[in-house]
Amino acid sequence: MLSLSEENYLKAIYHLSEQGKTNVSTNLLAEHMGTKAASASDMLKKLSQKELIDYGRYQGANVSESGKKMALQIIRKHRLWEVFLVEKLKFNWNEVHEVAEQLEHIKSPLLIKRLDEFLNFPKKDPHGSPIPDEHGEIKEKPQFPLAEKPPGFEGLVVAVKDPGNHFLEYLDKIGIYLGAKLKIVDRITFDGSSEVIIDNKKTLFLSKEAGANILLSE
Amino acid sequence: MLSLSEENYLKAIYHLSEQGKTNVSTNLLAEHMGTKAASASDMLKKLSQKELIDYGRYQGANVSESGKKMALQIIRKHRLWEVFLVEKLKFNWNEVHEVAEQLEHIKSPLLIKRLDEFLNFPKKDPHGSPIPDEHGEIKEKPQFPLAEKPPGFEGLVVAVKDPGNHFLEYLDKIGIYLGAKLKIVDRITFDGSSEVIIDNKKTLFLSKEAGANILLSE
DNA sequence: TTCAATTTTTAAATGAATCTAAAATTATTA
DNA sequence: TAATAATTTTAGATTCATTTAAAAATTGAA
Repeated sequence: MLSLSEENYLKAIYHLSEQGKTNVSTNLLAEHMGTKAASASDMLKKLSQKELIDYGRYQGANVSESGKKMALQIIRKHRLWEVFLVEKLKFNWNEVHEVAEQLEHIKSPLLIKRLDEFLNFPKKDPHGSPIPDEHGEIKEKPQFPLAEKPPGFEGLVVAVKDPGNHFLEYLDKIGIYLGAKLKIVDRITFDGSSEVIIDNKKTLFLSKEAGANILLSE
Repeated sequence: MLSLSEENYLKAIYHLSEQGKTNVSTNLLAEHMGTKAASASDMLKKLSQKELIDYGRYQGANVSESGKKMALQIIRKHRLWEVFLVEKLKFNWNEVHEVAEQLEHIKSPLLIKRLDEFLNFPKKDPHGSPIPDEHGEIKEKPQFPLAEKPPGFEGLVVAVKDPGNHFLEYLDKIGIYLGAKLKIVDRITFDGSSEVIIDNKKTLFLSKEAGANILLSE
């Protein structure tokens, strides 16, 4: 059984790996966790001993098969709770993260099984991220950052890459939501920003950064 | 902000006080918590420093006003989660305790406010115990242990005093549930057991111990 | 390709929460 | 009421997650 800290570090390593990073570094991990390199280094040793990560001194870490499975179970719980908070308790999609960070550590397989049933087996969390099944499997359609698609491309807003940093409040404010139909009208060479139309109605200009953080699928 | 341990010890002191015990002793507390007297003694000092209990060396502890308020908030959360588990997630009333022990420590006032709304402001948990309101107020009708009422008394089963030790499974097995109508037919002098009739139908014999653990109201 | 900068690890401390063992206090009973 | 028993506290260790500071390893740049 993993401790709270072990679960959080393991999840962080998994998320950082998913973001392309291979061999997650001690410093990056520490930064992500809001701790110091020494703490991260200790934890890497511990997780390595439990064979949840592949790690060698000075070489960075990658989740092992069993570590990945464990991380995905925590993520599954996190995302199911987020669905619960939004759909049943009327939380806004930008209010759920911290509470779900706590709820994801509750230990009870029956609870998660029943919660999943109660929510009618959702496949996506409120930010559009896929919910792994009880075996850690994720199935989803290919998704592309808006910024990588050319003018003329039309698709649905299916997720945001990183929901942090008040990005969701910003989307709320400008009227972008999950499931919105979005057409790319133009790409501004000057700054990489995009002109888009939402639901065939409203024209918006999105910065390069915003475009990189909004995921579309056809 | 209290730590997990502090919350659990405080709750235990409150519960023991409620059970008549005044000046909760170090040993009793340790036993209740599954720890050793030395640990309980340390914690008493800490809670006393935070003025959540009144405590003097060798004199036992009682919750202070602010400690009581805090304990009741934890109990409120525990019981609301129990209602959720039974009413929404179809848990049996004997399966909820351990999960609620974890859920009660989630820190989010908004979560509890919304959960309370979602459950339609329940007044009792699945074992019939009253749910304190957001100010820590408890309102309920007087309740009596079955064993203290004489033959002839009729009332409703409204709660169990201590849901531990497989008592709930036992009640399920013999057909006693919350809200059942119960009439005391006879008291057996020999062993203090009671002959009762449930819902004007089924006759049962309950041990002295069972009778002390079942609470009735008129 | 060597040496300086950066990153990572190790070592030594700290604060919780726990334990065992011993000392102090209170309670009991002969 | 004085000795013994029981309870409670203190003292000293242990484990976990963290820190700071110093040492070791890696990287990269002149």
